[in-house]
Amino acid sequence: MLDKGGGLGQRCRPMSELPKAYEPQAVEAKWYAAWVDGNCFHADAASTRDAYSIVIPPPNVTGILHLGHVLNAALQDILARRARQNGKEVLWLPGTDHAGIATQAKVERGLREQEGLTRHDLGREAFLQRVWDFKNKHGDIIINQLKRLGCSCDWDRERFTMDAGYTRWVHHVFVELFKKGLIYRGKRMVNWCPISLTALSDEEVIMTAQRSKLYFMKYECVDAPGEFVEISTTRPETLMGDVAIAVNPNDPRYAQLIGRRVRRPFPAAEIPIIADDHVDMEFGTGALKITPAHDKADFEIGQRHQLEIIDVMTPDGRIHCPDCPELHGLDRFVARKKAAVMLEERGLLLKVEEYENNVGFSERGNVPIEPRISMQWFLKYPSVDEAAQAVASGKIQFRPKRWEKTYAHWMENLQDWCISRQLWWGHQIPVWYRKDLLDELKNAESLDTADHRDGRIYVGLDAPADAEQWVRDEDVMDTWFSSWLWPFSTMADLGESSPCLKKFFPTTDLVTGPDILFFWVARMIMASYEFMDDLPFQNVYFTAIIRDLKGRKMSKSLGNSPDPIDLMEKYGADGLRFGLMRIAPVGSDLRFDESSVEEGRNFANKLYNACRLRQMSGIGMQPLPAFELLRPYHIDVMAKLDDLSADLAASYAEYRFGEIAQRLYEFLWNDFCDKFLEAVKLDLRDSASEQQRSNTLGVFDAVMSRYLQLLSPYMPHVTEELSLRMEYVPSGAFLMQQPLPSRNLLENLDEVAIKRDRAIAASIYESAGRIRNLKAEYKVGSRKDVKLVIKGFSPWLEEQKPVLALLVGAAEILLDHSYQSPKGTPAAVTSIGEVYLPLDGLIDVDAERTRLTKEIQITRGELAKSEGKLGNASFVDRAPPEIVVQEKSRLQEWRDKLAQLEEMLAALA
RNA sequence: GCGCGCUUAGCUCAGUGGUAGAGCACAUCCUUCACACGGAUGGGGUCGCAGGUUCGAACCCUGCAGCGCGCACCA
Repeated sequence: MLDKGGGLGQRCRPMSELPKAYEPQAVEAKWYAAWVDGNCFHADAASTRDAYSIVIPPPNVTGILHLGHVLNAALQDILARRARQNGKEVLWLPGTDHAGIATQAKVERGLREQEGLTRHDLGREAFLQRVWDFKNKHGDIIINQLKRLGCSCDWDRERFTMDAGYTRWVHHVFVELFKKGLIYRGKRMVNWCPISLTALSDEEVIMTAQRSKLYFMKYECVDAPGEFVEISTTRPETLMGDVAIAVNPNDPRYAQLIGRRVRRPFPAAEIPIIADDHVDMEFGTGALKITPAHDKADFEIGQRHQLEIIDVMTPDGRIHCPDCPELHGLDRFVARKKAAVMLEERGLLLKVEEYENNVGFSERGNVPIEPRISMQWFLKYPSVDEAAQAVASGKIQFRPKRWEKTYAHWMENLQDWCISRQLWWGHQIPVWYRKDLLDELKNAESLDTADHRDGRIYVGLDAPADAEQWVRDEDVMDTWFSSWLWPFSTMADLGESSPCLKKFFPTTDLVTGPDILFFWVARMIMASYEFMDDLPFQNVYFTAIIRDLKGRKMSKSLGNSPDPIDLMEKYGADGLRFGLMRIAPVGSDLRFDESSVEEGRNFANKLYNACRLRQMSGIGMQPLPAFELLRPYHIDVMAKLDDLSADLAASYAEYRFGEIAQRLYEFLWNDFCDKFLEAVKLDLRDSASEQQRSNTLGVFDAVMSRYLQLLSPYMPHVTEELSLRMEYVPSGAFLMQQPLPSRNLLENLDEVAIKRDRAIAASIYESAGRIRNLKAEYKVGSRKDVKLVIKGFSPWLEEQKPVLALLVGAAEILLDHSYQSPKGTPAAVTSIGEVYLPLDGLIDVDAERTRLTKEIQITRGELAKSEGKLGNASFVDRAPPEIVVQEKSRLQEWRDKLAQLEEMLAALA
């Protein structure tokens, strides 16, 4: 199955031919193809294994991969791969979203720029064909990028939110909710995007703090010329739509004004002064102009007082007011300034203040949305109580947990969802109007199930039989109205009893960004309860939001968003994955820096080179030697590997991905390479005995083969490659398919011996550090020809002498309990005894005295701290016994060390 | 305005009551037959501030400050 005859996977390749640095690109491409060929990612709905499933948050079909996707996808891939290792039948279901506004806008822009045409020039059908062409041309890009990253999705089950089958589901859901009376049409104040020319949901409006101006102006009283009412507004350009002035009924300043009339300056009109509780007496002048057509609050006040609605704006945000020719046709922001000038000319403008307020922006075009009255379809959310309860009760777990509160708050304050969009790309609303009633229906105040029953409109999955008598609603649905069905509509066609759905729904985990908690997560929960009568997923893991080093969001316009493909070219997919995981916190923001990816690449290289060292001694898995033959370094590294396995299992259970990466990193770099490999290097030299060599190789293989498996979910390519080269997996098998071993390496072995050997190894490693430190202080850190003398040592040290010599770089180590050091000999107190570094010609008694004195001071300080603690009766009486015992042994250590140091100092005198 | 979160080494961040940690960056040394995408050593922190609880607080509680993010119809 795999190319073992050539390329990088070749076995028994001479060391000299292996590149010194790991080159991920070819390896990664090769393995991805091999996994796909080997059908490794396919989920078998008929399997008897326990199911593990996860649906991808579908990226925009014409989008390109950004770091947010990488983080999200890598997390899912890690979960999926780990689940496979745990023996689960894994479905990771991939797909893409049609992304109504975004995709249509892209195609429209292309049309405008290249052909100078609008979508209306083409007509609906021809335009949609263009969008489909565009989708077919670009839809694979992001999918291929996910493959480049190593995502183990079941590509046989890839879905698109506008698949025929998927569309059927969306229409079905619309029809059902309509029949239940939850969907209705009405004329409401909606968020209108003057660029996209469509309504938006409340969630699509981004509130942004704006520096704007507050205009103070005055209206003259009709019955008392020369008497004015002062008001303040941020939007003088909507003045032509004013139909009233409102004051608070409890405001004594204005009590005598209520019911009187004032003059609107242009176009001239008399408008009433009304009283409404909504008006804040503290704000501005305490009087508010009411423009029901252009402000949500004003609209509501207008409704309460049956005020006229005067719309003075076009859909694209220009003033429409023929009675006011100076402003008619102007853009709303141009008109704002002009209106202020006109007020000033009439002596009605009092002052203009700088003012900061929040303005709703459209995601598209980055322009302020316009509150606008329009005819739209709305949904009253279904299964709200069940959905809220599912999270509150813990049936669905959010991680981090704090998002549960945000969710609960949103669920308690649901507003009807505006689901219609004035676009062409999307799922067209399955509502037909009777042709002969068209005008009447178009302007009907509301439409609902009653109109369907009466036969005035038709709502159904398919067009009515006498289609020519009907006209279909031209609007499409909000993209999220299809996305919210994703966890189940991807698994089964409508009405189908699908084995896939049966096996894999509800899904296990969902990995997504907290920014779409309302858009997507909450709505999926409601849709699943409504249409599947079950929860959609058991756990939701909210990823961090990726920012740059300055804390800014990644964005194209800022140019601070690195292209993940470039990063993969430079550092490899494994490097990118690992680097990102290592800095991924459990939920807050993640500040991205390319250096972390570089670290990931370096880590892969470290691993590769550790294996290269092993390959110098040939390949082929060596058996683990008998326990009695193992040396402390062997036992130590095996015990640490066992600890690692346990720690990772615990961290996976809590979805602590950064911690897992950190542990994997520490083990390989610190424990395995810096300590173990350095300690056993002698066994791999030509001078070593065959027994020594095979023992150490056996331990290397036992530990490394398991380690590669543990690392595999994070760095699937390099681990697969190395497992093949080292022959750690049976021929033709894949590492990614091997179940995790059920037994630890040191399970059921002599615990006392293990403990003793680990202590010896720890002691050697710790002492080696102290000795290297001593050498560095005396500027012989790099010399290998130094001699050491150790006194006060344990009996086992004799056997470990060669290892210690290698670790510290010493030519000779003399063990001598009765050693009398020449005056000024550098020395250190270590856990293996007093270590002397006789340096002919370098001995400086004064320097050594100074150094020792300093160390004695430090030790005395620590000793005093410890004594102080133990001298405190309340500590001894009230602290837990084990803490007291620990403190006592610490005290003894300081005392011993101090005694030794003082002895050394005395010897100098 | 309400809610949530953050504040620990120059930077990015771990650290759920018991001697303050990692990576990067920095300094010195080392191109020794796995790795310079490397090795060794080192400097660097009154853990935002002020109180409290405790034998003991980076950690728990209260208040304050700064930053960030949600939610909200102050024009």
